[in-house]
Amino acid sequence: MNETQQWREAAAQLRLLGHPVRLALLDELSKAPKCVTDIQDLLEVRQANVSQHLSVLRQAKIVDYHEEGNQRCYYILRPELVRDLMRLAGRDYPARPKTPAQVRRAAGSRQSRSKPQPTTA
Amino acid sequence: MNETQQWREAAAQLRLLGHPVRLALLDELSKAPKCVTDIQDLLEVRQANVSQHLSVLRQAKIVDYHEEGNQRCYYILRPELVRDLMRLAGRDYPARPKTPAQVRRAAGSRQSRSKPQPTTA
DNA sequence: CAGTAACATTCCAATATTCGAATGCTGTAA
DNA sequence: TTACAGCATTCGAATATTGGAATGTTACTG
Repeated sequence: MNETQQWREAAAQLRLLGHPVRLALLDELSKAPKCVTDIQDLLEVRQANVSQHLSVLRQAKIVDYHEEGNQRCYYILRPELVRDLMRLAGRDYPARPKTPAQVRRAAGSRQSRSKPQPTTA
Repeated sequence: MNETQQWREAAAQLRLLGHPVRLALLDELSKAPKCVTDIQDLLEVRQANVSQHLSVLRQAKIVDYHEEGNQRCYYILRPELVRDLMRLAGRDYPARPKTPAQVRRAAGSRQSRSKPQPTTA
């Protein structure tokens, strides 16, 4: 599998996770497993929509559930992933501006046009 | 600022980052600052498109650049963010299936319908 | 000055995502 | 069986994202 494909998949994962309701959902499930109507009440989202989001997360193997009589008890299937995700989302990463000189030094002797690579090469 | 807004912003960030070209771009810039045509050659993406993606990343304060005569030398403005992002993207998080009993225990005494919250409440 | 390399931006059509509405299914209670 | 709670799924319209094509700007070179 080439790099491009790796990036594709990683990007798809990130897009999956990049939805406010999905994040809130994962946050709630991180605290404890819950069924759909629990979530429906906690976040203010319609039942069908909660189901839709859970379905997406389940297909992505991020959550799973067990049937508990009438209801389905959803839980986080990959806790470490969600933990790291939440850290990333929660943390405030500072900007580290570089001076032109610093950028120049870090660039090494790259920079320059050589062969006009015909896209397919 | 309420939780909802926090999730909104975090989600927007994740969606920003959830694009294969943008990830590849950040990966390349992680190694060393580069100008647009360098990137255009490394990844096989048209110049205008590279510029478009860089523009998005710049507005999100994830990269910045310095003008170097003719060209613009882009660099990562928030290295820690990109580092953590790459780890998240690269790492393989294992599934941790739970048994029904485990889920039940973890659920505490949640589960149950009480007030049919009229969406707007 | 003209020519060109490096880069940005605007416009737009194709594609993808999102969510409400409607409907279906399965347990459970009466 | 009927009724209802809990949940999923399908459809469709609104919205957002994407990337090519065209074009503009700003060095630099001669």
